[in-house]
Amino acid sequence: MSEDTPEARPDRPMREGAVRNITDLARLAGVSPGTVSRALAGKSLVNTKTREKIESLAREHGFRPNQMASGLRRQKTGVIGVVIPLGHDTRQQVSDSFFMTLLGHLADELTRKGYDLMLRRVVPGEDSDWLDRFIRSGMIDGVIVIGQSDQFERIEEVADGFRAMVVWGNHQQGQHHCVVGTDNRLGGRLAAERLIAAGARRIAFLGDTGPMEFAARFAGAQDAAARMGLPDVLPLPTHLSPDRASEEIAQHLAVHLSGHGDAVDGIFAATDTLAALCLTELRALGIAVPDDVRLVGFDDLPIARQTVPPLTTVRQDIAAGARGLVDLLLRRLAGESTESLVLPPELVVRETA
Amino acid sequence: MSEDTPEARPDRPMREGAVRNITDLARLAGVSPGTVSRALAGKSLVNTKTREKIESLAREHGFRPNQMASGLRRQKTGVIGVVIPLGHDTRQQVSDSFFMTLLGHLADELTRKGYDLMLRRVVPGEDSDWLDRFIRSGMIDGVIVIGQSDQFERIEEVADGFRAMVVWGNHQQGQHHCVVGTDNRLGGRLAAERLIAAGARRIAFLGDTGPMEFAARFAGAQDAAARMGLPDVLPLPTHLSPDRASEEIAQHLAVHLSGHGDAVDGIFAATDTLAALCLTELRALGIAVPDDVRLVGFDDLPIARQTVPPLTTVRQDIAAGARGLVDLLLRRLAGESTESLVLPPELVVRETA
DNA sequence: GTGAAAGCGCTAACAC
DNA sequence: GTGTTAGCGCTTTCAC
Repeated sequence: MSEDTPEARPDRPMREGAVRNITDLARLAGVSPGTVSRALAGKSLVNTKTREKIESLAREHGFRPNQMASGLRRQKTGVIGVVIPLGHDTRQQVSDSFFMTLLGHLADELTRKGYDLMLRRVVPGEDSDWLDRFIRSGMIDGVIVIGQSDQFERIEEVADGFRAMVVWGNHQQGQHHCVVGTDNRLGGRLAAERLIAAGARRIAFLGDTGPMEFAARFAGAQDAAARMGLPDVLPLPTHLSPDRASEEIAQHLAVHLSGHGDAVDGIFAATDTLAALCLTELRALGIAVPDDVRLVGFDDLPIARQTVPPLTTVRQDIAAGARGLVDLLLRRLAGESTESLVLPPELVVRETA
Repeated sequence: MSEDTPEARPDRPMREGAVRNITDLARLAGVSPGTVSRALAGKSLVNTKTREKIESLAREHGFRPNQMASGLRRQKTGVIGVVIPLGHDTRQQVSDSFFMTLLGHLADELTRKGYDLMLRRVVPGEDSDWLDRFIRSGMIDGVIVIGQSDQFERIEEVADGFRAMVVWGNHQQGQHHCVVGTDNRLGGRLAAERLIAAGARRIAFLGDTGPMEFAARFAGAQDAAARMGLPDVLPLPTHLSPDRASEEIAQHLAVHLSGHGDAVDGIFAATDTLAALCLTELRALGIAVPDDVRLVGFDDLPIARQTVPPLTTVRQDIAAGARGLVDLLLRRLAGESTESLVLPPELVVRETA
């Protein structure tokens, strides 16, 4: 792993005298390892002259202190774990645009704060110990959980004994873990209200109602329907992976849009991805949107602007979510106790409702 | 932090199950730390009885060996770095669907092989040292670079002194770094040939030709055009972020599709994302696809199936790419020297050409 | 302002 | 099979 052939780099300023650690550098600089450590860490108690010498030597030899050793000694790693539990729908959750976009913003935000990001995807079913294992690995200072999936209970358990955790997801009355997320119930209400305002009377919810976030969206839609004296919102369960979802959607549409008395005339899709798929199926069936059926999505992903017609949806502010997650986690790391952060959803009216 | 009160240990044998390290556990099990280490590492030289006792004790106390300490000692971390250089287009590259999907597959694949994934996004312009810094951080055993961006030279430099690196990108005659990627030039040729077969005579390439991958796609299209005796492929540069790209596309279309003599009648978009955007703009202008203009994308992302009409495109096998990256990297870690892996693109004909 | 020394938690010789 | 010991590379008192 180290130098395969010692004399392979004759033209480089580091022959076999490679600087492998702080002690090597100390020898070169004629000081003690302690001083090098202090200089490179930017501590104040080092002579400017000495520091400059050490820094230039380090640069010249491309030397950087080993973060593992440093981490071990200081009992902190400078790494934040980000874990995506693939609870309810093993496959596609992963490349799910929403989570991936959130991940991108998290990476930016953590970098800005000087932390590295360790990514782990886990399948809770196969491994009930997923969260503990990560936390106790000794590799991370704290953890951000992206999505509660169906693991609410397990997360709650862990939260009691471990402060350095923040979760993206839905907020529930009296829960123990610190969560950042959109007010899904309100979002669901906004969506349904829009469908109703656009003329829908028989509303369906497209998507799995198992995960907390989705359940809350469903409940919000139900609130709105009830308040208007409309029939209950009809759940149309699907998986998240495009292939299966498309099939399932086609079947649902065949059953519930056949034009008889209580046909569905408004669909609230749990995510924009599902909504886009639904739009494709509706088009295949020759059903006009929004004339025959109104459709509202959730997330406001880029795709929402590109469907035909463009999708009316409920926006989640992903960037703000990422900032919130990181901010709260760092404050917890610093010993503060923090409240959960609930972000307001925003209805974006385009052309499907 | 370190308790210099010697009797701190004997006085509190183990309250609240605080097993902090292998030594604590050893005391509990009545064996030496070395034995615990061996037992937990699954080495063969431990009495079955002893091993079981240690394992059950570890489970009971939720103890896991500290990976940083272990890593430090063994001089390997079990972590692979994944770095996304944001060279040419700082912003949207990130949440670019293609890279994010690749990242998801990488995460799966590395997990299967027992490695953790450390993610870093870097802006090379701000920090010329980005790759060295990561490699020498001591936190990773090897690195996968996602996309050469405009950093080909820098990657080449580093590759000479560091074996444990594999790069996603374009393969170039005689390059030093090990690369996995689609044959972009061939892909470009396939795209252009399809446009021509569909009746196009004046072909444009939509996208920045700076990054290597894109340059190769452009070159491939050019090959095809030249071979058929058609005029040179017209480059229509854009950024990658949807907002700017949409604007730029609109301008390009205004100039080159005005219907006069040499109007463009075939567009090869550097990515599906760009193609989808382009389709939206074409629709807005009332230009029929594929009748007035033929369009081919690249990647075969999920969105390609959902555009209206569905997008003809060139598929990259992302999962195979991820497997290849991981496989090659692990083989290099094991000391093998490896060839680059060039994957075949596949034309997927749908309805835009 | 700098050096010496004691570990952080773990593993791998080397004994026995 | 198991205990003992010597570090991995770094930081941080504590002296001076």
